[in-house]
Amino acid sequence: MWSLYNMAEKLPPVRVRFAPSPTGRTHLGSGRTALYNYLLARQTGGQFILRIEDTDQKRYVPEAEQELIESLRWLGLQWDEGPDVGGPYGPYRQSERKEIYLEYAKQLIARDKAYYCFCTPERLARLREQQIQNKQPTMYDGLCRRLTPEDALRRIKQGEPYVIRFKTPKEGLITVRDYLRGEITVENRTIDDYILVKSDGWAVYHLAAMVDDQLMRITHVLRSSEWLSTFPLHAHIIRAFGWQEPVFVHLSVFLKPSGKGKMSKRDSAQLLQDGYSIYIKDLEQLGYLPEAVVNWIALMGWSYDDKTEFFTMQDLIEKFSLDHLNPSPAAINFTKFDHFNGLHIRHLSVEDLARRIKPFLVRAGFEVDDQKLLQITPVIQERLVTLDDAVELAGFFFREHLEYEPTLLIGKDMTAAQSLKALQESYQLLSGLDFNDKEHLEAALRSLAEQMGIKAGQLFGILRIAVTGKSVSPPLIESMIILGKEKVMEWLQTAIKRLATLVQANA
RNA sequence: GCCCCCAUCGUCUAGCGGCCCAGGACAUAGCCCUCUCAAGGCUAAAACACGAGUUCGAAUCUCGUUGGGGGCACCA
Repeated sequence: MWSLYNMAEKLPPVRVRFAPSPTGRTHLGSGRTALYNYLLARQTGGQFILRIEDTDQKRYVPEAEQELIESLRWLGLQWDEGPDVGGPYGPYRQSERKEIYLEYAKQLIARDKAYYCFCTPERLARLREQQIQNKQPTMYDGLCRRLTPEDALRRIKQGEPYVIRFKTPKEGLITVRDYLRGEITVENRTIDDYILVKSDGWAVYHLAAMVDDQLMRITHVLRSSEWLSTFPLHAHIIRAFGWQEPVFVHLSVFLKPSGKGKMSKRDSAQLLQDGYSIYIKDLEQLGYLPEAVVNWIALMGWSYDDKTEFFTMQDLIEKFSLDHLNPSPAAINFTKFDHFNGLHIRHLSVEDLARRIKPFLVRAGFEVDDQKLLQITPVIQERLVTLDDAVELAGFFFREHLEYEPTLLIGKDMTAAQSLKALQESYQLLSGLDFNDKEHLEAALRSLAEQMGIKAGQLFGILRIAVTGKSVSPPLIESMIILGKEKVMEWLQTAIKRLATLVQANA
């Protein structure tokens, strides 16, 4: 792999594409493939193309394309050419290119590189069954390969259904080059006579993608490594046309967190229970930042050096390189995702973060005042892992009443009566203080604790429950200032009543 | 079953023949800071799958074994 090294230090402008099929939801693996393509295009000043591979009408899911576009845009990827933005090499939806593929398939037949096949699905099923029984590889047996062109044409005229198959050489070897793995050589006899055009007249991936990549002047193909096994076939098809092959880069697959296999539907459901999802569209709702998603997936299969891990999209555009791609499969690590999300949340400006938190607060039913939110945001910023944590962490700022277990008002290593006294003394003290001076407020409360012979932590703990309703909260003094004197005094009063009731009941 | 790919701490990874009794990050544990929780700082534990070669020297090159992953459709 020596010779491959340092090759891409400065690449000329590339034309790359992301070519998904709208058959399901857009997940992290697709997101990463799209991202790497995008990065390479931006870095080299080339073009990033979105192409919809919808040649299979049976599996077509109408909502899938919309979700795909929304997911990619949310991540911050823009394409230069695509079904929605047009471009000089369109159309960019394969369902609008049916005739093109047919034309190229016929060209292959004319060159004796493909042939018509009239075998019925039933015969093929029987054949496969037999081969499995005999422990042979399941491949087409080449029956129609031996048909003369005249015979084939006659049968077509008679209205017999047919497919077009690739005439794979049956002897010799083929060597293909994957950018990450180097040369891969396989025996031609292990490559099937794959169907290029189905009986309904639609091309399958193997033909359509190769034709489009050629016609759209694609220079680099970054695709999932599940294509590795049909890669030699693809090279055969390209060479049969006499075209030049683009650079192929097969990206490693994502494994489930355990590292045991790909994500299944069941795994995805379980994941959602834990507040995670492999579907990009879900991540926004779950409180994740697109910046964090991009940073995280970029680093699954690619690395910059032995220490740098924080990357913005701009950083990635500058630093991404094909040479540091890792060919081995990677287990998805959501814990690290949380880490990146926190990192990017802390990296945001207060205004930006406030703007992103707001929808979560509103959805929780709070009436959110922007000025107040701007005050709250800094005290919760470094405590957020996901944006929706704001509801739990800052909810008390927006509530009219606090609900909590009155016994929580009893300070650590203190009696209920002592705690009640602390609350009452605090009320007295605070009622005479100005809530604008943080230092003074804190100093006053600390000296109160000292006078009462308790630790500041004990007093703060009691007050924390009284004014936030929780034992875990943003810093107490700041919280009180944001709440405002009026509300703090009211809630202290409430707390005193609640604790007094408790003390009386125990007496 | 057949074909292909991959193999460094639990996980993501650095490593491109001597810089490595293997570096970083997440997670874990401890300590510091501290009004709680975080954030931050410090420390600890934690890996070259195994076996043969090649070489003065191998995590790095070769072969084999084992393990893992992907594919074997008129899906993409």
